[in-house]
Amino acid sequence: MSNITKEKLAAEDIAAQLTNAVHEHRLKPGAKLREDEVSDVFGVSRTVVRQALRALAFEGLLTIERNRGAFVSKPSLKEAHEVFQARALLEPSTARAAAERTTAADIVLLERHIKEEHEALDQDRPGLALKLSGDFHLEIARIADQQTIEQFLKQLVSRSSLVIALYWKRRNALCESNAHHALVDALRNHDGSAAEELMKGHLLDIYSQLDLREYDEGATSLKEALRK
Amino acid sequence: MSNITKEKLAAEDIAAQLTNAVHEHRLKPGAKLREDEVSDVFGVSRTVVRQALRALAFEGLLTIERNRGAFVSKPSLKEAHEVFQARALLEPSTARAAAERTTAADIVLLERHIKEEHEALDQDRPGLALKLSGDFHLEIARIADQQTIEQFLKQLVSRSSLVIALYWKRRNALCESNAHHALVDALRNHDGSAAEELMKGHLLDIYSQLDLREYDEGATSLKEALRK
DNA sequence: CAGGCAAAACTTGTATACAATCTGACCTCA
DNA sequence: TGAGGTCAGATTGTATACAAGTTTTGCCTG
Repeated sequence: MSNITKEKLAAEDIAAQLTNAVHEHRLKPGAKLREDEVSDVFGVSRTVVRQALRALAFEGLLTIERNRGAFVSKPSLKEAHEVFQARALLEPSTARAAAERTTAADIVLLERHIKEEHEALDQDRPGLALKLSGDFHLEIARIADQQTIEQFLKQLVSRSSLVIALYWKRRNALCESNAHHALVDALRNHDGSAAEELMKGHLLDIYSQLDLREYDEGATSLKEALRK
Repeated sequence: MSNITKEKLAAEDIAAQLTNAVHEHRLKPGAKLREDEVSDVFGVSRTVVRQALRALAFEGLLTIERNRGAFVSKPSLKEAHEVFQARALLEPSTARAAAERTTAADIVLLERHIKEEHEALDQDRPGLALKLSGDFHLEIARIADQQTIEQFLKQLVSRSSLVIALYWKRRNALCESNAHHALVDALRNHDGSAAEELMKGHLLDIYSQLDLREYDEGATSLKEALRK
């Protein structure tokens, strides 16, 4: 979170840097963010910091407790389920829509994105790889030209990052199957059905690598949501 | 937006009152909300007002232009489509999930809700009726016990209200079919499939009463999204 | 009279001072 | 010893003063 430049940072910039830190798991769930500590680091007044913190709280990344401060959120098991259920509703259709609109330029961008993910893994920076992986999903919503859904997905990806920090089964053996590669292939071929199915499978794959067993309410399961 | 009490209002309360005003179309798309005007009305400092305005901007109800101020949002045709596409993805599944969990108390509550809607129409208060109609949809997400989706839906219902203010075909002939009644019946019978189908139909019904014809991009249509 | 420039009036953005609340250490007393 | 209470320090919440930017007004010029 280096900040050498004297340029005056806006709330937006601060929010972005904090978001990166959380996505890369440099800031862990439960961590407290004191206002004047943050304002010292970024060289702005608390007014601006508070704007940033409140924006991130709205996205679900932080939780603000009145008179107590801002903390990196710790999603409950229920929230973890809800996040992936919501993603299961939004992302497959979005991938299908994206397939119809994908351009050559998009493919180049996505492939560069995947390359960066692999590089991050090679350099043993799993936090960065995870963040890039999340961005990949947002990129698909962008290609689908669905800004409303993209905005929701941004929040869901953020929360997913927290869920993974808390509930990932085996911290070492990091995922990154070739799921993203397969998705890019489907998009290149404008094969909406394939993209939709691959996205369903990919989400289910991530979901199944989470340790959410304790949670056993009769609630609708994700598998059920993705079955059809 | 009367405010006689001297009780000190929180940003949250102010946001709620402004939200009501917009939902009931007392504040129309494009209207400007000056900070010290609002702070005078509610008797708090601009600091608190700014919190409320920023929160509403995050929900999409207001649009804040830097150094210019906060305005009630005017969703474009594209945004209008996106809002209903997102609702089409989220609400039918949610209605299905709700059907499995609906209790007798929920039914009582929903029926009272519908009664209030009709009363509002009888009293010639279409704005209030519209607001209540939106709340009905949120109530279903609450019954489904899906807080994440409920939160998204809250934003979508808000934006729908703006879309209706801008694009409703015939201002007079107000809707309110018996769609909500039929939904309550399905919920009472724990008939998830019926609830899902009714919700699809209901959304399509609202959508078809909007005048969104100018918008004719090759984008995925809502009808297509609901077809299957 | 139209166009454009300039200054004044107004509105929002940021910093800071002060108030309210929470936290934790220390002390007292059963 | 430990339960409870009180006070000091630290942290967040709110109001306000000032800075920066935008809009309006009105004057001047062609």
